[in-house]
Amino acid sequence: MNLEDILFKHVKQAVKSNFNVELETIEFQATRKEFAGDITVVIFPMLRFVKGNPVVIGETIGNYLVEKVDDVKAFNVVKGFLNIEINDSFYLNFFNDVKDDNSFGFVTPKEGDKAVMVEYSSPNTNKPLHLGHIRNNLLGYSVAEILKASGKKVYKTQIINDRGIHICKSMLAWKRFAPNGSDGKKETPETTLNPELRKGDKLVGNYYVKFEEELKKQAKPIFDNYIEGNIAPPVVGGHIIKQKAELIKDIKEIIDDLKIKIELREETSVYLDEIKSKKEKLKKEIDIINDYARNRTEIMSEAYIMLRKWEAGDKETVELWEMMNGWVYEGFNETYKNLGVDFDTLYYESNTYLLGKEFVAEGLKSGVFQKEEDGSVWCDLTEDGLDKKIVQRADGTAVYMTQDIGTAIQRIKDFPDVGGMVYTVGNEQDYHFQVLFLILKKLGFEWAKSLYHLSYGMVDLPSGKMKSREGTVVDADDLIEDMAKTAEEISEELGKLDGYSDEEKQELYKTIGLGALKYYILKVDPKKRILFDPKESIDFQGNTGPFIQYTYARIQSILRKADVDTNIKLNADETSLHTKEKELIKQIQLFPEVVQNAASQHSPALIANYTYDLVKEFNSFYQNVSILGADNANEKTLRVQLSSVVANTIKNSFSLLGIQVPERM
RNA sequence: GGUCGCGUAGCUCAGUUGGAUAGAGCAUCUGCCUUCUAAGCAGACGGUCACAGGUUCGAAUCCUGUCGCGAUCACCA
Repeated sequence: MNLEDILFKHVKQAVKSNFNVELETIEFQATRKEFAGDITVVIFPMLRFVKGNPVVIGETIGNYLVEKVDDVKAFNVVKGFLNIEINDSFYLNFFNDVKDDNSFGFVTPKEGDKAVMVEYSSPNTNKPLHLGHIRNNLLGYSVAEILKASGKKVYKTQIINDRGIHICKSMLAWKRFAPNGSDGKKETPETTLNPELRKGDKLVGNYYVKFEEELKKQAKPIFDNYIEGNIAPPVVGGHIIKQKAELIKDIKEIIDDLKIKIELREETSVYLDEIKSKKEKLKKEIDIINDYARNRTEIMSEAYIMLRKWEAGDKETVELWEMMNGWVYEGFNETYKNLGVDFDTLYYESNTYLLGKEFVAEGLKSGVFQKEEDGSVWCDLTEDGLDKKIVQRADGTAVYMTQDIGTAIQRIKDFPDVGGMVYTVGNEQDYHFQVLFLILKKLGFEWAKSLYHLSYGMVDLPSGKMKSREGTVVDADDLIEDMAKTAEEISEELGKLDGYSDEEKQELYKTIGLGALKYYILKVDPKKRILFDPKESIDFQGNTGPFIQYTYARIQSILRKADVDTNIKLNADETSLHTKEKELIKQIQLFPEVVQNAASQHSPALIANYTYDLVKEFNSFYQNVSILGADNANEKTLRVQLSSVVANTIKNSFSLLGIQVPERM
């Protein structure tokens, strides 16, 4: 029974017998460091039921507790706060109970409980993984591990976006531009003469870039022709787009106006906003023209022809598609392995994109969906405060939403014990998932109420969004490697690894580098966006992964040297605790609750922050009291045991973040 | 423009269901390696919790409005 539960009963009784009031809730909080005490009862909320001076009420309850509760040693009242001091024996008893439990804080799933399916990664197969995918993978993996630790059965999965126009672009570019490899045939990851393309996803991504380059080249004259007025303007989105002459006139007007304002020394800030909005409109117009031009190119039409061939099952196209996707999977698997993430089951879009149509038909019958005159099917969500959403095209083909409806249902069919799902997808798709979940509810699926969109903020660079077209993406493999390299530099400088083989060292550098990267990303609340500056490398000091790993390694060093029997259970009534020792036990005590909170909030950040607090507490202990040089055998035993439990808790909580801990560093 | 999210120290972030004087790290400055690993510890400096109202005994936290940043509003995914 935890402390709050014990005190709850007694505080309640104290209030009842002294004031004749039945309290429903009592507010507890950890006592602030500057006051004496371990746990605090906040008196203010009681004042609604118990009339009187909060200090007097606090003292009355305090006296009652000291008299009736063994674990309560003393109390003091400050304003409306009743600070309670707890006997050391309470903490020692707790410690003795859990010190040998290697999975303290973790809950094993009960037989028959519903499982959770966690989806993450879900990349397109036309280019390598980048920093954005890293955040996605780390979050998804970690949340899956946290859910497991909280007592849920978990399936990790992803839906691989292996079909569509994007992969056709890579395929077409490879067919057209691939040079011959070492065997005289078109290059493959095995035969390529370019060492950077030996990883399959890199090679396929390379042709995606090649496609975009060619597309740009072909689109330019079309764009120019149009904007110069040589070709009749298209009507896009119901309005005729302005041509160059008009655009120039617009820009001139803006500039002239601004000049006048400056000459008149008028306040220009309001005016700047106006310019900004005009500029945005202009940019939009140009984008539309650009899209128009891109879709008129020969190479783009060719890509669409290829897509139609694929959909028709054309043998040659499908074979090429299978081959190139195969290269990508090999590359991805390498990255996943390096990153330390895994999956229990995989879904491929090429298998699922047609699913869902039968449920559209069913939804039509039950009135959840409506058919328009042109044959397209919609879901009207205006009553729920949302828009109308298309679920099937006029030509009867599936859209993204159709597919997601089908995939969700398919997953429950494949894994009947699944009672809920977590989708790890960026916050740009918030609306999509809001709609998807609502539709599934309307279709009447019981599990639809247990769907969760693990929405996370984008990883931005100082220059803004990562854009593959502009070459500003931070490649996942490169980043992982760079982190290990930084770890190596720092380790070499510190030179503490005598006796380690080169292999062991490399392994360690990887552990530390990845630890830094993973912690850096996971300690931030998922829904916040992350600004990543590639020029400023990730820290290895302070609130970082390596700092925590370092603490773990230091403890291991102590445990190697300590010659104490850790199985001994110290007599709780005959042992007194140093403040630092007590604080450490309190911190350990929190762990199970933190795991549960992290699970219910789907937040690895809570685990990261907890671990940091624990480690800070330990380091303070480590630096202020001597562990191996303790005054007597009992003290030494306790301190070594404490260190061991802290190390184990670090290891366990870091495992929830997918971070490994080193024996030395 | 509608909807959603975010706004806390120079920078990066914590801040549990509203509770005491808003906390860490980085950066800057002071001390501490003859003792268990200094990737550390102890301390200093640094705040109009975007702004304005409201609810409350009590608001960074809840409500309303304003401003700023981002996302989204496709028969794309």
